Amino acid sequence: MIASAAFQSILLTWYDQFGRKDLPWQRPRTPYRVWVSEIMLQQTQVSTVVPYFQRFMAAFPTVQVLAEAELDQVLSHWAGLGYYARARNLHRTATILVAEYGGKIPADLDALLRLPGIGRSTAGAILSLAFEQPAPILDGNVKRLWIRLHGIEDSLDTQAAERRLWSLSEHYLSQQRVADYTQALMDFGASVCTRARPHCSGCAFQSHCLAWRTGRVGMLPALRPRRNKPIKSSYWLLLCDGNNRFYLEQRPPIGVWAGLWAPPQWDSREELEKQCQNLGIQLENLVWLPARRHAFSHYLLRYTPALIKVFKPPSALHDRPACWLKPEDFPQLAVPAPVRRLLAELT
DNA sequence: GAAGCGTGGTT
DNA sequence: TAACCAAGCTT
Repeated sequence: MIASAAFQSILLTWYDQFGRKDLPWQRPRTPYRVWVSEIMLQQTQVSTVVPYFQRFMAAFPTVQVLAEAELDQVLSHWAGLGYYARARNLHRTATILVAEYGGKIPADLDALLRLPGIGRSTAGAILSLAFEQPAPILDGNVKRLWIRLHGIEDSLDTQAAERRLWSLSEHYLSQQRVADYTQALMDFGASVCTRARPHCSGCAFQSHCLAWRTGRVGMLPALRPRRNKPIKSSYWLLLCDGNNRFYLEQRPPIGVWAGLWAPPQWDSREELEKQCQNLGIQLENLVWLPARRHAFSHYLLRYTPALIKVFKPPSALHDRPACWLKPEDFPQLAVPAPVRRLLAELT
């Protein structure tokens, strides 16, 4: 297998020529910007993150501003990005940083790992990118690279594979040009050792790559075991008033879209219609729209909207905060992507 | 330790 | 189109 020093040297040479050096969080590359970008980039592609990062930095330019902001405001800037626990953890961590670390991000592995939302890989990225401290990362890009380079057949899900991959990240870790090395690893995985159609011809590691030498590049990484997603149904009541405003409730603090704003929802048509009758809404004015689908990471949602125009706002449908909002005002509020799309289409 | 947690791009 | 998965972490 390729020696660690040779690997680093080849990778850094590749990075100097082809690596990304002007992503928004790289200019300027401050610890705060690195931290926020790393959280946003968890399970999320670079092109998706860029505009969110720009808006987030404009709204919350420092740890202090973020710590003093309302959670609702932070969530509204996260709306559409998904995995909203990340935004809640970001806000919580900002308050911890101000209270316990003088508003600075600590350059210490154990301290970082104690902060909400920062795991081993994110801590490694922050240490290396922001502080030039040698620390391993293991994201999707790096896993794929190690798996191909070493011809690892194990399913990614197993703990044994996870341990082996981390040990490879430690084995190849560079002590020089630490930030460039970490960035290079991710860039290489994202642009050369890609999941589909990797660019093996011209790859500097081709002669060292076990997957290439054994003709298994297309088979690695191995497919994850298939898991059938359950299908859930829900029925959404779209109350629209004379001013084209929609009735939105804040969702409970636990579960999908926790703390975000969405129309009242029930598990069955009957429950929705019963609630409408209780509120004195004329069912004959209710228009059922075609069902739509939305894929969550762990289940498939089939949702059916029911639209009705009302002139007098009903009393609260659930025991939750609620408001009336025009779709053009959605940016002020944390509205999940499918809700935003649906209501925008109706106006 | 396994399940929960979003969304958009890609094939 | 349906499935896969991306700069993972928390409970």
